[in-house]
Amino acid sequence: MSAQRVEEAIEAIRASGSRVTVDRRAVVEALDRSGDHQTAEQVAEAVWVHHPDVNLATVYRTLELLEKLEIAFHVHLGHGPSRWHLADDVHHHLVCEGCGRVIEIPDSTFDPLRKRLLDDTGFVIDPHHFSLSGVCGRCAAKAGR
Amino acid sequence: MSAQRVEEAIEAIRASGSRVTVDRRAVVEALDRSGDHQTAEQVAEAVWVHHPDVNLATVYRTLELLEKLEIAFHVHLGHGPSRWHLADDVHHHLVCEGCGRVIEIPDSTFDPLRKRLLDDTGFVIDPHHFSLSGVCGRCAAKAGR
DNA sequence: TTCCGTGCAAACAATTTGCAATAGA
DNA sequence: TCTATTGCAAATTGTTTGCACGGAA
Repeated sequence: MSAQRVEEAIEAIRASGSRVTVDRRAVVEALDRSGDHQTAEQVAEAVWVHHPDVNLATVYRTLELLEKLEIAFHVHLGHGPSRWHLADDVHHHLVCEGCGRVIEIPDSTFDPLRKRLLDDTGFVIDPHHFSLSGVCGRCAAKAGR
Repeated sequence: MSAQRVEEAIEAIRASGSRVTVDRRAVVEALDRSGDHQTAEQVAEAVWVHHPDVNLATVYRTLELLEKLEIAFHVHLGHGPSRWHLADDVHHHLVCEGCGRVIEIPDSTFDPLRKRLLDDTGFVIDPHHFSLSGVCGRCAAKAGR
């Protein structure tokens, strides 16, 4: 979708002193194309659409590099494998333990909690890495009856 | 520490129609003894102190049973394996991505966020299953310099 | 006696790693 | 050229499962 953020990522790789390879570009493009919440396996599948010869281990290694460069991050949504996204898709996740639905919420929702925890404990939360679990309205209603 | 909560757990197993076995009692006692944040492997080690013949698979199966009966739960703290605790040790976790330190916070800290999310989205959060990650005061100070 | 629970070993899923071949800068 | 990157296959880690035996109810 955004050629620009792909180019920015590529530039960041180059700037870090790492090499810009066909495989790395393919992973960045796949992340850009396939949107949020993708597992490493799904990222690989998106890569394989255009570059069928990229090895799965290379996808893992590239994701690791991108995370070190703060270009991409992973989140834990419920059980199962990590989910990956580019850095500018910043939002948070509520995962329903009933139906598995994922609700996205804006970062600002965490501001009061963030302030409270900072004041109480000095801890600066970064809620990207983990999701919150619970029960969505629909499943709560179902359970309530 | 608490013989009482062990007995309550045993009673709940019996009440559910499951059998009360030596192995299951050993797992409950190990959880009770070894406190919070233990991996399945660590629970097994605690079991083996008094019952060296209990199989690791049995520990996993028992933890699964205890979770179904809401006697014990697992949380995801940072990367790595799940951590287990008995149900009445209810509190939440801040995991420092710098030093790995775990800070425990009371459930009530989440009340405003809980209300906000319930009002906005109908979602009832249960922050037990996942921790919050971030950077502790000490590491933040270190990074700030 | 009747199943449920267990040990054992193998299967599994997600991820990481060692090493030789290859390809960016 | 020279070293970082890759493919491949095997190792690792955490967890689950199938099956035959043994023990709780």
